[in-house]
Order: sequence, then structure tokens, then C-alpha cells
Amino acid sequence: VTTCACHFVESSAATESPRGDLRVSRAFRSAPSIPLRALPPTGASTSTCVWNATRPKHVDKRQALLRLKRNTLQAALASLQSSIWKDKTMPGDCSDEAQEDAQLSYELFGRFRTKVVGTRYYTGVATLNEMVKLVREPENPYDRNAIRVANMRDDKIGHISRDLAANLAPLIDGSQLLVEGYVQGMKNSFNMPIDVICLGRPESRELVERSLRRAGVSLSSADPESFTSGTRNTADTLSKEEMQDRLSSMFEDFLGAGLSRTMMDPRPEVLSELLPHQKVAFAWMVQRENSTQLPPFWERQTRMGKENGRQVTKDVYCNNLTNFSVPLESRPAPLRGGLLADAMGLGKTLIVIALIATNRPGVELPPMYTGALVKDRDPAQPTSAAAAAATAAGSKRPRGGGGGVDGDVAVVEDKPVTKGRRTVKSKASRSKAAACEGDDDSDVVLVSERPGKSEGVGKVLAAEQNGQPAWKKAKNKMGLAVSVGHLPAAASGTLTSALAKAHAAKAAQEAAQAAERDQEHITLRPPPSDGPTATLVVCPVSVLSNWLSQLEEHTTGELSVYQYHGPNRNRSASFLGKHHIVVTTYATLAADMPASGAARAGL
DNA sequence: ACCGCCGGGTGCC
DNA sequence: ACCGCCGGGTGCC
Repeated sequence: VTTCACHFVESSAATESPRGDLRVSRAFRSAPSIPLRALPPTGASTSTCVWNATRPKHVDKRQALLRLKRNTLQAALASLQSSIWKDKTMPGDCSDEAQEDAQLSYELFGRFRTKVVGTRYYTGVATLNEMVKLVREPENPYDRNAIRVANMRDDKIGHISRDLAANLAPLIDGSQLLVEGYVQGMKNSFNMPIDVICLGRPESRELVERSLRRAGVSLSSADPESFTSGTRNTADTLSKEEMQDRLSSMFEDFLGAGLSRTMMDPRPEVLSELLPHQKVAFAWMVQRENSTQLPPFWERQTRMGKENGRQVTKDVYCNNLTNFSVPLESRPAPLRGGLLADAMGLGKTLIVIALIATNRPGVELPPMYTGALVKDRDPAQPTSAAAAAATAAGSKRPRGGGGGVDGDVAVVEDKPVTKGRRTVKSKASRSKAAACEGDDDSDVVLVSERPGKSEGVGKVLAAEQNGQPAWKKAKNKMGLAVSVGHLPAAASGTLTSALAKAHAAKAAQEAAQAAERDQEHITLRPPPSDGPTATLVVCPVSVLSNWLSQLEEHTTGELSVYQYHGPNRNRSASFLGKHHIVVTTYATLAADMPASGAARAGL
């Protein structure tokens, strides 16, 4: 498992399983981060909300996005670090609720300035504002309190000074404190100034502040721009109206500019016909899984610099969340996989099953095509998410070509975009976006597209007006409507930060696309035909039986499934490798790993 | 002077 | 490191 890469995380709302289910396949390697597919990722984020900055109304949009990005990063880090950390303290505890609680209670304590020492002994490079990791080094022969400082690629830069480390290490080891660093100045031959951001549970705050005072440092406000001094940066609870506003604008952004209409039908091993929105999600997942694109936060930049007194420019890939950059020739690993964050009951499991059955080594990938979602002609038809859910989850439809009327949503045009494993013109998606944006007040948009046609504005075949923006209609049609009113208060912070994250991810994605515009094609790289054929599904115990029954219901016997769970499970790798799908649980996975490995993997 | 002060040697953990 | 810290040299005014 340590050599595996997680491919798809099926998000679930809190009422399902807070941890989500993983698709793991040895056929791929994935980059460290995952893009959101969309819309209400209510359960997808487990992050602590350290985001409490409300978006000012009259501020330049770019400024606002930058702010969101920064705050988002802090939230994401708090989440990431707390999850790693928390698992270290309760290795045997698989209670999802306990972990959710633990994460929700993290807050930002503040920051302090210090310096990295011993930089002359190491070669790791970090530039201004770049994020650095502060990692405990308990095996250090000179000091068991040692704290290593490294850049995001784990190149060692130096250490935290002995005295400070002596005060920080016990707090870090005892889970009262999470730290991360940001480079604040030039590295001289001996040391380098950094700011250390401190996070922890509210009840640990006093202890942390006392220890830090003993080390001769005092905390200051974490971010002078976003947070007023002395304000505790906890998750704030938005009113229902504010939350609805933000969700609405998020829908608008995504549906207006980003949502693809590219579809794909699964291989015949999948018995159930997918609904249009499921086909869209499915096609997106296949593309994501085979993508060679960079993670959205990597952008190509041209850097000015001096070399031997001469002015030189250098092209780099820069991670705009951490400011870590690499030269052009060492392009970061492509981002493969993603988060499927559809609302409850829209058929996420079926979509993932389709993905597992279809995108695997040695089988032909069905063609992609573009279709459009068309409005239901019958106004009496219920349009709630629940209705869509029921249809999606329950029905076994006869297989047939796309294009027929399908429930209350229909595909009106199919046009092959690719023949199997080929390439998809990136222009196609851009023109789709254009077509969609151009028709804000029609609730029916039919788009006809052909790959390679550069004048990419889609042809509008039909349009109806009834006074509601297209995205609102589409939202209902696609079952993506979300009701905020009944969210538990505790979830609102998480949702807020997820929102911020989505905004930031989108902005970053646009930047990345701009940077890669010269690439013209989004190349798809399907699993190699000689690659391993087994997919590992990791899920909470509570949904294990659901996976098995859904696999049974939706697939033919050609796909062999093994339940890797329980005391008599067959641990033979070659045995497991013979199956198409191996379903297991977090607890089983953790139990099979050496303790150190499990901790590292955050299990 | 079991001090203070000076200035050279020295330097992550 | 244009620092801090260490330990040797040194010692009225």
C-alpha cells in the first residue's frame, strides 16, 4: 500500500461517512493534492476553519482571491497537520466522530519570528515567503528535542535553535501545538529568518503561550492583514443568509465557467445506465485520473535574477500556495485523481464503480462525447435533489445509446470527442464555458461542438426564458441544489473554509491553465496495459456492505470482487492482485501497516 | 581573583 | 557571526 497512490476520494456528507472512501490503484502515481469536482463539498472538507475574513465588498477581486488563497492554505494546513497529528495520539481509535471533533477544535494561536540555524550545513533552498516544514527529529544524536526545517520537497535547510526547540518539542510531541514556517528573509551563510505559525486546540493555548514565553518569544497576530491583533481566530458561524449567498455565488462560478458537458458511458461490465450528470462526473473522473496536467496551484512563472552580475530570466514552476518553485526541466508530477463531491444520493458510488470498471489496464476506453442537459418539459415533475437521488440510486436502466430522453434530464446531442485513449482539446472546454456564460438567462442551452474547431462558441440550438438564471435551473435539474438551513452549526466553519478552498482552487486552476496554454492539448495517459489490474477500495466499516451490494447490483460477474476484511482475510499479494476490486476498511489497512508507516500515512 | 574585564577562537542539532 | 558564548590571560591608580 505504501507504493500506491490514492486516486479518487469519494466524499460523503457527514451523515454518511466523514472520511470518505478511497480508490487506490497501483497503476498510477498521484500528486499530493486533489482538485474539487464541485459543488457542495459539505463532507469533503475536514479542515479546521481558520478562515474568518469576510470578503470585502469593494475590494479588487484579485486581492480578495489572494486573501482567500492565503487563508485557505492556513486552513488546509491546520487540517492536514491535525489529522496526521491526531492519529499519532490515538492509533487504535477509528472513531470518525472523535476525529472530526478533534479537527474542528483547532485554532490559530499566532506567529513569532525566529531563525533557522545551521543553514551552512545543508543545501535546501527556500526563497522569500516560501513555506517550510518544521519536523521533529527525535532520533537526532545531539538533541532529542531537535526540530528540522525543510522546504516542501524535504530538502533540509537547518534546525530550530536548541533553546527554542527545547520548549517547542514537548508541545509538538504532546499534540498541544502544530507549527509551520514561512521564510521571512534572505538566508545568510549561517541562518535564515522565518515566521512560525502556531496552531492548536483552544484549551492548549495558555500552555503554549507560557512555554513560548519561557523560550523568550511572544506570539503576535498571525496575519496583520487579515486578523486584528488579539482576535482569536476561530471558526465563525455565518448566518444562513450569508452562507446561502456564498454557496450561490460558488454555484454561479462553477456552473457559469467550469462545469464540463463532456460525457462518457461506462464499459459493458457496468449494468446500470448512468444519468446524464453521472456521465459528466464519470467522464471528468476518467480525464482526471488519466490526466497529465499539473495540480492547479502550480503555475509557470518567469523569474528575474542576477547571475554573475548579469540580468537573467529563468522559467520555473511555482507552487503558489507554498511558493516552492522548481526549474522548468523538473516539471512536478501531474495531478491525477480528484474529489468527487456530489451531494448525497446522486450516485457517487455508482460513478466510482463505473470508473473502476472502465479505466483499467488492458481494456478499451469508450469514447467521450459532448452532450447538454436539457430542461424537463413537465413542470409538475419534482426537481429536488432527493428526487434525482432516488432516480439515480434506484434505477437499473436498459443500456442504450446516449441521446434519448432520460428521466427529467435528457442528452440531446452526442458527438464523439475522442476515439478511446486519445486527447481532448483543451479549447473544447473553454468554448463550452463561453457558450454557457453567454446565455445566462436561458434555462435551456444546447451546445454543439466539434474538437479542433477553434472558433469555439457553441451553437445555441434552443433557449427558453422564464426569468431564472440558467445555473439555478441547472442546479435543480442536476440535483446539485443544496440546502444550508439544516447544517449543524459546527459544520458551517468547515463549509466556509471549503468554500474558500473552492474559490482559491478555481482561481489557481485558471492560472495554471493560462500557464499551460502553450500545451494546446490535455494529454490523457490511460493506465498502461501491463499495469496491475486490481483496484483497492478503502472505506469505513459502516459502508463496506453497501459497497459490496452496489458492486453486486451494478456490475456483471466479469469483475471479481474480494472483501479484504475480517480475521480470515487472505493476505497473499498475488491472490489479491488477481481480483479486479478489493474492498477493505481503514481499520484493516491500518492494522496491516507497520505502526510507523501507518502514522506517516495518517491512518 | 572562588571575581570582572579583555580579546582571541569559535559557531546547528 | 558587524553576533553570543567559551575559556585563557590577566589584575591599583
